[in-house]
Amino acid sequence: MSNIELNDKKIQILEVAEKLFSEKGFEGTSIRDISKIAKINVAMISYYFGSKDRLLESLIIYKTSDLKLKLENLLQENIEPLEKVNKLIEIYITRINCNKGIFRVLHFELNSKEREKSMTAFTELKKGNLKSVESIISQGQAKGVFRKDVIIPLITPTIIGTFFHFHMNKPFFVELLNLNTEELYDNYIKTTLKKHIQQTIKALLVYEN
Amino acid sequence: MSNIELNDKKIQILEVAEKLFSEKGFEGTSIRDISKIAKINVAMISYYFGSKDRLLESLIIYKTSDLKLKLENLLQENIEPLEKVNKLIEIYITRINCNKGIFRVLHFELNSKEREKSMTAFTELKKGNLKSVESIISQGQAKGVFRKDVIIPLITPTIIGTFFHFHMNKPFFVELLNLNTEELYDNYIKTTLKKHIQQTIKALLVYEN
Amino acid sequence: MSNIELNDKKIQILEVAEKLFSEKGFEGTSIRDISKIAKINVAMISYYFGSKDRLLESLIIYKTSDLKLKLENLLQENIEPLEKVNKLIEIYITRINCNKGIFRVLHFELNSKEREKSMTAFTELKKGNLKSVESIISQGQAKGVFRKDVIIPLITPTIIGTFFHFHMNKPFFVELLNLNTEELYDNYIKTTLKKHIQQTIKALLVYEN
Amino acid sequence: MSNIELNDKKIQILEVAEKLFSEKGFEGTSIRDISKIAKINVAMISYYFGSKDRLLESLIIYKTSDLKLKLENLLQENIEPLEKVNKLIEIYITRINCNKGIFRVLHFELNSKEREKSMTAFTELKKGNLKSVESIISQGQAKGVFRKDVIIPLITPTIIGTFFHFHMNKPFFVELLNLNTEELYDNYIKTTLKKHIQQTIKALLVYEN
DNA sequence: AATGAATGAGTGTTCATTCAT
DNA sequence: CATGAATGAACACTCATTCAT
Repeated sequence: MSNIELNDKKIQILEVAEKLFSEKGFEGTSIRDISKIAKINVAMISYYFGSKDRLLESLIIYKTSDLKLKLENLLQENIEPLEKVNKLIEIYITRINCNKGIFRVLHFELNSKEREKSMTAFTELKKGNLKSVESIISQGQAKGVFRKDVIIPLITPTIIGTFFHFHMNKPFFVELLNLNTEELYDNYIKTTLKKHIQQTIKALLVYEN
Repeated sequence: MSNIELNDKKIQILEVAEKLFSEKGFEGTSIRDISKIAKINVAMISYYFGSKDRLLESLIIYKTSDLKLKLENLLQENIEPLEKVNKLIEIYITRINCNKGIFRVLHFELNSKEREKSMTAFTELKKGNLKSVESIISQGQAKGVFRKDVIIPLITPTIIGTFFHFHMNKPFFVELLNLNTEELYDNYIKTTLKKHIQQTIKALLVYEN
Repeated sequence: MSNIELNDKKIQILEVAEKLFSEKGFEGTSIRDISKIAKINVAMISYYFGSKDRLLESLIIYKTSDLKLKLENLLQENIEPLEKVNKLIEIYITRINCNKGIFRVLHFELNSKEREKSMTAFTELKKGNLKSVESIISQGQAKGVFRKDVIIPLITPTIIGTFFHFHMNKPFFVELLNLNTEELYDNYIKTTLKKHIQQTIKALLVYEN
Repeated sequence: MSNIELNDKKIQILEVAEKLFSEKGFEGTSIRDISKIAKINVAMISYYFGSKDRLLESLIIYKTSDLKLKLENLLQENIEPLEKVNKLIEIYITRINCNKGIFRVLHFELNSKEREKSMTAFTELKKGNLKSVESIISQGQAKGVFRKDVIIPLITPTIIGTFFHFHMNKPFFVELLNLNTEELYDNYIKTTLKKHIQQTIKALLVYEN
């Protein structure tokens, strides 16, 4: 919240940082790389964000702040539980797909480091997400449309994990499925991959052995 | 393949490298860190493997060579398709869980770099895996026990992705599920998480809307 | 002399600068440190003084301008030569003890730099001091109470040097002599250290082999 | 003691470091300055000494290690107390005069910083010195040739302080006393200044009011 | 008159790698 | 065959200063 004052240059830096972090990792990206592409002075980054670490923190906060909002709105909607789950998946896919870069950094770099602050922000986000999922599934279970023996905290790993594993192996799937342009790739995510995840979660929630 | 002559010291270096890479990332690990823990000279690594980059390549080839074998054996077994799928998942879980370190590195570092050689080795591995999955599911579809509209190349992302997303967020789930010891964590993977994935894939493959 | 127009903010900066320079040295103090403590803008210092170097010059001129005074009065007093020497020592001790900070800076930073201007001011001060000492000792020699073979220009080094060496090794003597509070330390200087110096100079001036 | 293995290059670095530290202070000297003059790589300094701070530590240990020895030898000599004091002063003068550079750094930079280790090494040196002085003076007091009311811990400040104050004001005294060449200056220290200090301390120790 | 934004030069340090032995 | 010594390049970061307003 402290970094809410984001002027154009700060945003420009954050965008470049996201791109490079996602391409080359956090450690693999130097602030010189960032400053060169963002066409700003090296010192600007320390000046604006304090340090490279705090740049990452700001990036996380900047990029994750509205996901929370969308989920909260979803919870209020008056629709069938299954449809809610599908919409949840759609939000995840869309949102994360737009921020592939930062989410990649989040998952890979964050867990192995002692980045207290950004860690906390990210943990809170995850807790919020889990609560949303729990709430939606409980509704469905109460209505008798969802089975009761699903392990709720593992739903999100399946949704996001599927997406991520696909994305992390982008070159592999691009070749396998002939997704030669960025558009084709994005389309595949928004249609086929989304459908697959929705189908999977629906089956898991509804199917009775 | 050129690095197939692995003496004790090379193996020792590889083991240490895996540990450190998985803990601190590739960029976050210096060859001095490795040499210190492996109790060998700094120059040894460049001497043995040529460069830090080629050390990673060797590590990947060294660690992925036997997964292929296990899958091929599974295909030959004469058991029900569903059981085969469950066994496949078990192999994945077990195998990857044992090699959490290297798989983490694989997913992280590999895609963002231009590592032709190790990339190729890894791609071949993935192609093999996909073929195994295709083969097993086709059998089940032929027998009429699996539905026909599943998107087979996305099965593996769901299996491995679920596992990985769980593992990448280890600290979060450790806190959430009180998996305070390494044993509890590993047990949770081998029982509950495995069950969840098997349940998910089964539902996906069997359930008809 | 050009910086004689000292408004409140300039004085505030100079006071903070003296404190920090004496504590952490000139190089060890950043203008950001100064500006933070003095609660003024970083640019103010360059704006007011031109540069960090010129800030030091201004500081020296500001602090040494009133240092002269008291010795001239002492010379006029109609008291015994030995008492005059004791009073001289007392003035030195008191005066320098009050200005420990700037004196430390003066001795340390000044000689290694090419600060023509502030150097000159300081040299003039030292010449004046020497003249006073010469005058007092000559009186004593004329009266036959002081021996004639003392090297007068080395009297001041003994007086001030003893004090300074003690002060420069403050932590050592604080521990050795249990001068744990600032009051104890200051008291020791005003009583025991002063007595020691007076005793020393008296012996030097009076004792005949 | 840990840095006892000093090869030629290490010594070369230490010599250059001493020169520069004494000329421009510790903070005012960059390791690039040192490396340039010593004609070694910048990285060598970190490589050999670990850090700039530890370079200073090594320098201190390197330069002070034999002073201790000389003092210990002095204590064993079977000569008159007064002669011992004079020899002590001579050792100080000679020794410190040879290492003006490092001693300047020691007194100026060391006390204001948190250099635990070098601080400790230096404190031990000072304690040793004090013990030597105490021992010598006690002998003289026991023999009845030294008065008993001198404040022993303040003897060293007078000896070294006089020398230092003279040296710190070198330009002033060079002009005042026409010590235009380095030889004249050094000669003055070794003869007149030394004599002055010996005379002063003798008077202090022997003279009875 | 005063300042926040911005900068280039410089800081100490670490890096993977090379080389002489 | 193996290694300690050495290196140049790069690292994140801080510095005093300047500039537009």
